[in-house]
Amino acid sequence: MVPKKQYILERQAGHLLRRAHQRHSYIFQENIGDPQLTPLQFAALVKLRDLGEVSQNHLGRLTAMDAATMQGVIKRLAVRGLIDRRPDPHDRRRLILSLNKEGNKLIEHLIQYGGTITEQTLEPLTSNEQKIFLDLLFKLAQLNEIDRKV
Amino acid sequence: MVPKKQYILERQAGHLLRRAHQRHSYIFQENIGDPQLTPLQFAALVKLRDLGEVSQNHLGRLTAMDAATMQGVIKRLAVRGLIDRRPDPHDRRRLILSLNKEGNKLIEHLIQYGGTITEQTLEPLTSNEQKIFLDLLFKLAQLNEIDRKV
DNA sequence: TATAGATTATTTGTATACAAACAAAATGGA
DNA sequence: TCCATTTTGTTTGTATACAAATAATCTATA
Repeated sequence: MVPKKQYILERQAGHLLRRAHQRHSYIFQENIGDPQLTPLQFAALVKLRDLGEVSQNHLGRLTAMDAATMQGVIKRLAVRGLIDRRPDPHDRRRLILSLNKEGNKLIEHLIQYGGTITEQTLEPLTSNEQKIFLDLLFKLAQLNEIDRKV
Repeated sequence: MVPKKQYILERQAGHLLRRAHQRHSYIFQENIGDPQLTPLQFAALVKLRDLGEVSQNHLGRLTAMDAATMQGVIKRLAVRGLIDRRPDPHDRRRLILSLNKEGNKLIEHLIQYGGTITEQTLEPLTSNEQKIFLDLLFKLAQLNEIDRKV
């Protein structure tokens, strides 16, 4: 008798990605040092620090958030007084985002913990395994194919 | 002058895990064949298929959902008429869950696509890389440490 | 240049995620 | 056996995720 081909949930890429991401979120929350700041808010601040000024949708593409999600994230950052929003004079549909003084101060202080968080996330792997894993994960996320249009 | 130590968002484990998971969710949705069924609902059905009867919280631990999330997932599966819920006579706090006829039929039909979804998710990697990646991801998700108490 | 089509931001609705608080019930130790 | 502690399931509130619809605006092209 032919045994039913088995499907083991714990060996599926999607399930493992979800659980690894859950674990990372926990580590982030424990180490970011600002209980109010979420991973997405942190990512948005980091990108604004890198780029200075960007439109809302553009920032969304750079951080992999769709427009609706971006809307909420940016609103909360603005309410917290970390970013400025001004209309683009050359394109009245656009909203130009930038860090204000508070936002800049906060991200300059917190960005050091970003490295710690990645280290702790990868801690179950050896140094060599970490390199391999990040390379493969990078391929799997297909960042090369997303955001070709910037 | 010492350059500021750089923090590249696209090389952080958390960001990449999130994006890889996003990509997987898209692949799941495109290939599961049932537009209404979500990855978590699928996972719950798979585990019920494996185990027969489980309490709600227990199933939550096995699928990595907290009690509040589980509550919503199970409610939607029950509303769709895929699972039965009955009180545990030995522990009146517990709700015993099981697939009903419909649920069993559905998961037996859809589980074949689970393998396809994992394959497509891992498709950017070579066969050898896929093995390595899954092993490392398994370590990183630390499934060994979660659910020690079943 | 007139307009069809695309882009930007917003809103609504559904589904995770998870903290926190709660009631009901079970458990374990004094 | 009594009761402090734990466990189970529910509810509320906040924050992603994303589809779908919409209004305002821009762009490309016939």
